[in-house]
Amino acid sequence: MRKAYNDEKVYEFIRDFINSNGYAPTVRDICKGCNISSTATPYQIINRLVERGLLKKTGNKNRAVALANLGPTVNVPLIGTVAAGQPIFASENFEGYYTIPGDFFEGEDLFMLNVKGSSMIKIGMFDGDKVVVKRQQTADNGDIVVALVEDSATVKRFFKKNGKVILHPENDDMQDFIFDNVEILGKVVGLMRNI
Amino acid sequence: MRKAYNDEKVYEFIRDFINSNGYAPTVRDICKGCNISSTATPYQIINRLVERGLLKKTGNKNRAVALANLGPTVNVPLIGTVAAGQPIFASENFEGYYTIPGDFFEGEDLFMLNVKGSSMIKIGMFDGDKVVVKRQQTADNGDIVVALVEDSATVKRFFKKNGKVILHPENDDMQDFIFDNVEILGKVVGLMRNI
DNA sequence: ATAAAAATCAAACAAATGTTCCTTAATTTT
DNA sequence: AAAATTAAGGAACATTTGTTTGATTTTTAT
Repeated sequence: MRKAYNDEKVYEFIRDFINSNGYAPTVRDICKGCNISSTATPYQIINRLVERGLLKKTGNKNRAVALANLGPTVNVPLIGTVAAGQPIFASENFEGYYTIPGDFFEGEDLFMLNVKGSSMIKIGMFDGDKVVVKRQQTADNGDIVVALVEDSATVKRFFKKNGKVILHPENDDMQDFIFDNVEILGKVVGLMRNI
Repeated sequence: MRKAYNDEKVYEFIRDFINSNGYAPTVRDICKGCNISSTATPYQIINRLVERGLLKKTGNKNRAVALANLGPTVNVPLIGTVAAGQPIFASENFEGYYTIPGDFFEGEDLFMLNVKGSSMIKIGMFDGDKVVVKRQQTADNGDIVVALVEDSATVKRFFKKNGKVILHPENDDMQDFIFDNVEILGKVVGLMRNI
């Protein structure tokens, strides 16, 4: 087989361009970025990359080039510190969106939250981890939930027994919290950690 | 203040379009998707959304609309089961790309790997978790590494002592593995879990 | 070396797409 | 209810961008 001289360079350029800009480069952008002098060259290179399965292209549309083999994504707001007395989804708490795999963290209405403390250490949730939460007001027995306790969001295992709500820390050094009623913010469906 | 009748609908359309296609819709796509009959309308709506900080737009370029407040992303290959006798990065092992936050999981040359077994349970790595790994051939004492042992990738804590390599499981029920030499595939920098 | 194959170039062309201008309709304010 | 303000519609226009064609250069194979 024949060597495709510029194909790798162009692929990397397109990939990085998309990742940093959020949209694809034009053939002319590619010319500048890769020292190519004819627009016909990136045009043909893109076709080869599509054939190799590295890119996807939709018709003759402009900038309608996307990376292939890429799973779907979801943009999830990160809720930072929960200010006392503020509704949790107030814009004060919003710290930007994270793009995460949409097929890995499933659910409709997701948000992310920083984990504080070591109350869930037995099930591998550490201080500083970020949990992915599906927004919902109710929970089933045994669910890991985010609940609003004294104006602050906390992650615990949820039980309802004899009309009382039990928030159970997964940490042998800690006691259960028992309430008549508790506001549930959502159910934890995932976790991300930086090591 | 005055109500912007279609702005929310258009924003959601653009967001979902980008997330599922990988590129932005045109004003005409928006017309069809939101039952708008003039291309001038989405044009003006986009400008309002940019003003509100929900979208970013670059010049008058085509499809150069992107979601704002979005952190950078990286596309990371998921290496599935490591086949015996195969180079780990062989295409047989490749199971597609995950898009993950580029500012959360840092490093140049990342890949992802499924965690098997419970050898790292004490530091919160569970069977079924996916680790994010920075590709490198060496490691420092105490690093969590992915090493190739008997044609299979394993996650352990790395130590080098008296010329021997110690792979230390973070599980009190398991013994250290000691080798004269071990192939390091990378250093674990992050973790993702589905709950 | 020579021929064949493949990649690149250059320039014109065609299509896709964003923009403007003015009109009309809807909503809010007075 | 009238006036003011803002959103949306319609159509032409301008720009951006992808595509084609044929010549030219580079690489590979004979």
